[in-house]
Amino acid sequence: MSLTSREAGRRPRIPDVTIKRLPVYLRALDEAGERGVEIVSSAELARQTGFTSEQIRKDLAYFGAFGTRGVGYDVGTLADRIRRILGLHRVVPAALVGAGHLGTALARYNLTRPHPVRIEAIFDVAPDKVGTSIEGVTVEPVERLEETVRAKGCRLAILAVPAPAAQEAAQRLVAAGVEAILNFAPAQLQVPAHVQVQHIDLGLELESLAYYTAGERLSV
Amino acid sequence: MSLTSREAGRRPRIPDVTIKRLPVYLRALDEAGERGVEIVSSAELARQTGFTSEQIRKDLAYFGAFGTRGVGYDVGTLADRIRRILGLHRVVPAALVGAGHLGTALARYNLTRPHPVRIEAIFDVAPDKVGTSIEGVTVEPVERLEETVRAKGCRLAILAVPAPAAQEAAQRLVAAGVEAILNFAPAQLQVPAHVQVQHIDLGLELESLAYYTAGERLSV
DNA sequence: AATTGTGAAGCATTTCACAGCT
DNA sequence: AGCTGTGAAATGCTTCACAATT
Repeated sequence: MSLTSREAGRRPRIPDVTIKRLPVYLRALDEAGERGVEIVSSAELARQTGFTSEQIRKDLAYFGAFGTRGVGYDVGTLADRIRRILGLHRVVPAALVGAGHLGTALARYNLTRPHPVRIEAIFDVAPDKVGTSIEGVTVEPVERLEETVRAKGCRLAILAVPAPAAQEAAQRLVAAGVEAILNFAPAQLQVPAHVQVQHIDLGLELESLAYYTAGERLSV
Repeated sequence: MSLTSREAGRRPRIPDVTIKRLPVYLRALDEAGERGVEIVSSAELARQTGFTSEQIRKDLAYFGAFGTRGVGYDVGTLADRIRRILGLHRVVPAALVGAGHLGTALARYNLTRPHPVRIEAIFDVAPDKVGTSIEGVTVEPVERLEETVRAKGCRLAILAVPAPAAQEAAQRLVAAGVEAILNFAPAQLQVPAHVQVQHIDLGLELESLAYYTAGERLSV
């Protein structure tokens, strides 16, 4: 599971692990900015994020030289750069498929902390869900998926449907132009190579964590 | 983010990535078993899980030689072995802190597919939540956390509280004997080295996925 | 004096390739 | 004849260490 790095290389081929750390740096920078800090060193960012300062400098170096030697990084400038790299300088419309407990929680979570990724379309099969509104977004029947996803320009989607429904939903999302999927369904998705899938499977997470609680473990 | 591999080495030091793949193998084996399959090859498991057959054989080899050359793996035996390695051959009691939307979704999810990891204690600060019941488990006030976690022997916990409450909750869980935490709060937890933390941050996931939707991305 | 940016070294994980069993 | 188990090679990522720069 986890990010499947595609062969189809982006520019200089940036590791997926680097991409996953950028939002952490961004959050740290925003927090520093809110505290009125204007310049940070990689050492300071390291303290805030838990990564090493070398790693932070290496990650940033993939995209250019943003700092000033002997000084550090300008908080606002670096935050802007990272935001642009991630495409978060503008609103990112996202679609949510599945308005069950988890889907609803995700939609609400999204609202809680202001976020450039906005859930602007929600779909469900259940007739009693369709037409209701979650945080201001009306739940539509899945029949309208392609049309609405295309119309709203969603290229990112969250999949929170039961496992048996996951593959079909993924296919339809991809057909409608989605390029990245956050999948909560306990199912392996078959998608074209250009589509990035991040799989979060609560069952798998709990099962692997159980290993670390098993204590004195003698030879199997 | 992600699993922090501890220096404090377990036996021959097994990579965290391997531990994270074991539940995937287990699920594939269980599915094969339900289909009546009795013997599988690593190539067959590879097809089902999306990993390579070499990787599967290497992962399993960390724990012993479970297969038969020229034949493959006995589905039932291998599943049992993996279950034991992960500690899933018995019920694993888990505690859930935070009975908000997400926490409730997690508790319900847990019930949906029968699972050795069982949420047996739920805590919340909100007085209107305390005393209610989620899937048969009564929500208790956080004041009772240490006592109940200890009494039920929970060594695994799920944290679904707001960020500002996360660190204190983690500390109390650890003090009560918890050794592994699945953390959904957007906060970095400070825990002793022997405690394994898996951090799932929906905001960070969406932000990193946004990168892959940004399309033609010229030099930053 | 401090801190970035970066080649080179060091590790960790994956893939290769094949000897060893059944 | 087929498939596992595993050293060795390859790859990918992190850490080191220091020259470059302010």
